[in-house]
Formats: sequence, structure tokens, C-alpha cells
Amino acid sequence: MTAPSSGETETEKPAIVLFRHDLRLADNRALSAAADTGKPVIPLFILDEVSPGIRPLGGARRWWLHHSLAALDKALKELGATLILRSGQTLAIVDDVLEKTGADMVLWNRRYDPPAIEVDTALKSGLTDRGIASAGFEGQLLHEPSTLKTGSGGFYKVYTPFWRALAAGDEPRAPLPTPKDIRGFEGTLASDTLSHWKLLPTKPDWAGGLRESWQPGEADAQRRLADFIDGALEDYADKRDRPDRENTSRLSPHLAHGEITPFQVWHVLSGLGDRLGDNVLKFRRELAWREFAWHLLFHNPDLASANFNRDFDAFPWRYDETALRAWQDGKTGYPIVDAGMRQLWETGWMHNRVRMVAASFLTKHLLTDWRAGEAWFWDTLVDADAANNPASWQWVAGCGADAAPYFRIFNPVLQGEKFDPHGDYVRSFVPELAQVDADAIHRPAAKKAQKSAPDVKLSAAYPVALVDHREARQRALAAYQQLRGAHEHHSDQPRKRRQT
DNA sequence: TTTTGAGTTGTTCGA
DNA sequence: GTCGAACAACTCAAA
Repeated sequence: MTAPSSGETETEKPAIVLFRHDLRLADNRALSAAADTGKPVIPLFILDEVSPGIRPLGGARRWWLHHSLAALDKALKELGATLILRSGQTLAIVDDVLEKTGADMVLWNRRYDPPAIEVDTALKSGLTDRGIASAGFEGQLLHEPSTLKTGSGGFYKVYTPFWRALAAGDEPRAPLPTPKDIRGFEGTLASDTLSHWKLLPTKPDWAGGLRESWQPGEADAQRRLADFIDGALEDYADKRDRPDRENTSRLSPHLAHGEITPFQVWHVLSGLGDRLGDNVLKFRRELAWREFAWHLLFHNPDLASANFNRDFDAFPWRYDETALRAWQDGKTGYPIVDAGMRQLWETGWMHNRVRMVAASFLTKHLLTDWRAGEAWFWDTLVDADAANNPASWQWVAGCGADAAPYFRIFNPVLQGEKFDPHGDYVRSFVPELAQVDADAIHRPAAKKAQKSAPDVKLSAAYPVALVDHREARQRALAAYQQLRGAHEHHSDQPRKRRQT
């Protein structure tokens, strides 16, 4: 307890900068603000899994977090500061650090998932009570969810008007550079050891494919952005739906961890002028989908647990653990679905187009509650975030905001043939099908053919299709039909009277 | 207040 | 093989 001596000047008292979903140095407003004060800076990451409502990170994100924190610490050391790691309840930890260092200021970048907002609101009022200066800055989203409103003052429930409002607004601010000078804190301050947090898997170590696929940290986030701008962006509008090609940015996990900001991405795109016109537009619209999901979560705290469209509360989901498990394992017998699910397991990521097909298959072909799929993605995706994961699952399932209409049921064979025309994507994740020609690779093996005369080329190891597409489609349509019937039946409201 | 136009990503069927 | 319509109404957002 080394309380600061009373003779110290204000600039000698350190400022705490909290790191959470912003594991970067550039375009970090809290960090820049702290650096500008001239105070010694204490970068602090609190692993808070005890505050109420906080959803524990999934396995893949824990892996990422470990490496991202290591990268952040390394980068901070080059500026002369050391990252302090602590675990526990946020305000209690901050209190402890304040007491031990004499810090008189706490700065952070805002978060937008409702439990985190509660933590930060309590933090703010606790600090105010203690007479400690504090401030939260924008940074994770281009637009504060509380400010973007429809003409009647509500939040947007349809994407296109949301996009128009976003696009019609002012150009997002320019990103901040990495602070040039940070005064490190000279005193001693205890920190947890990263490895003791056991964020990495051990038995079994399932992270081999993640290590091969990703390099967490700010430096690689910038590298990926630069590579994307110089390469795949050129035919992004045409080719982004092709999982067999490297035509997406793969920035999602970096954005999810705040290793890069949407301001940085937007700004680089603005600097390109009109040269890549439609490609830039399409990519910006993807960024806007991320914003839309956060907007929805901000206004719907139970987005991950409750149907956005409450009519779906009566939906007759099936609870088939065996089918769910087969889907998770990539053993549904539908090659594009299985390739996607195995890509997810192996690399912690799945191509967007394939996510839609795999999610549609689980919710419609298998009639499994979207929440089971959302939970699996939450655990296995390196980019799972509290907004995009549930919002996207609800969208596919048909119960979400601006959702796909119920009769839009992906045909996994057609989707495979259309977006993986040579079968390269399937072959790279489903070794059982490595020898199958492009014209047959997306077709599930017919039960009869495989039983009576197993074709070596179609490999007996590859599972028979869990369901017949045609039958499953009919079953899904019937289930939705039942929902509509139930809705009419239970509705208290009289149907709108016909105009005469 | 009422009206109007519109709504990420599809599939199937039948002419 | 190609093409347009049906699939279902409903809610949203803005005029």
C-alpha cells in the first residue's frame, strides 16, 4: 500500500487504461487520451467472468485471447509500458489497482453488449463516488447504437434503411495513430501470469489448425487488411461467396477482439477513390451488417436467448442429440455442410456463405433450435461476438430481424455446386471425398447404392445423408405451416378487418 | 393518421 | 435449357 505522497503533482499520478474488446495501440482513444495527459500509464486487462450476466468466452476465443494479449503486451513493452493482467470482478480489481498505485484516472473504450454495459455503468458510478476521474470513449462501432434512430425514434429492424441511414451520415472520423510516447508506470504492481489463466487447450490440444490459420494481434490485423485491399478486394463483389477461394477479408476475429477498428478499415477504403467502386460498396455493406447486429443487441439484450420474433416461441423444434452431434462433427452426409463444419472445428472459422448453408441445414433440415447452433458457433468460432452470432442465427432460422422468409430453405447440393463448382473446398476439408469428381462431389450418397454396392470412390467412410433433402424440406415447410396455424389460433388480436 | 413501397444472400415447378 | 411465378403475408420506415 504505497499511497502517493501528498507532494506529488497531478501528472505524477498514473492513469489506468482498461483493455477489453480493444486489444490494440492504434486508434485506441482511451490509450491516446491517457498518453496525452503525460501521466504514467497502467494498461490493465481484467478477465471478468464473475460479474452477473457475463457470457464466458468460448474455447476458440479463449485461445485467441491468450495470443492477442501476448501480442499486446509485447507491443506495449516497445512503447515502455507493461500490460497488467488480473482476473475477478471489474470494479473490485480497479479499486485494488487504484489503491496500490495512487492512480487518479481510469479510461476505457466503450462496450455495447448489455452485461458489459452494466459492468461499465457500475464502474463509472463507483469511480465517481470515489472522486476518480474516468471516461469511456467510442471506438468499436462506427455509430453509437443509441444515436442511430428511425424517423419515429425507434431502432432499426430492417437492414436496408439502417444502411441508408448509416451511409447518409457523416464520413466516420479518421483513425488515430499509435501514441508516440507512453510513460510507463515505475512502481511495482502485481500481475497474473497469462499462462496461469489456462486459456489454451491442453488435453486434447485442438488448436493446431488455429495456429496454422491465424496470427492474433494488431500487427497481423493490419497485414490482413493491407493484403485484402491489395488483392481480394478487386473482385470481392463477384467472388466473396466462393468458399473455395481466398476472397474474403478474414478480418472478423481481429474486429471481434478490437485489434483493428471499423474506422481504420473504412478510412482505408475511402482512400481508394472510385477505382474499386462496387467492391468497396459491397464490403462496406458487410461492415454495416456487423453494426446492425450490435444495434440489434443493444436494443434487445436477450438476443442470444429469445426469438426476436416471438411468434417462433411456438415453433416445434425437434430435440435430436444424435443429429446435432452429427452436424457438429461434420457428418451429415451433405458435403458442403460437412466441409464447413470441419473447417470450423479445424480452423475456428467458416466462410460466410457456408455458415448460412450449415445453419439453414441445422434449423430447417434437422429442425433443431437455432440456439443449439448458436452455442456451438459461440464455442468454436474465433470471431464469435455477442451480437453477430445470435443475430445471424436468428436471421437464418427465420425468427430474426429482417430475416429470410421461411420458405427460403437452402438446397445444400445446389449451394455446393454453385459456390464450390470444382469441389475444391469440399476436398480440402473432407478427405473421404478427395477422389470424387466435381460433378458428383456435392451429391450425398444414396442410401440404397451405398448399402448394396459400396462404391470405393464414394468411400464407405463418408456418412450416408442424415435426411433426404426433399423430405426434410417438406417437413420444415409443414413445421412453419403449423406455426402460422398456432399463431392464428392463439392470437388474442382480431385479424385486421377487411376494407369494404 | 394513413398510405405506400419495400424487404441480403432461394428453390421449385411448370410452361 | 430457360424463364417467370409462386412460395405468405407482414412489418417496417418514410412520405
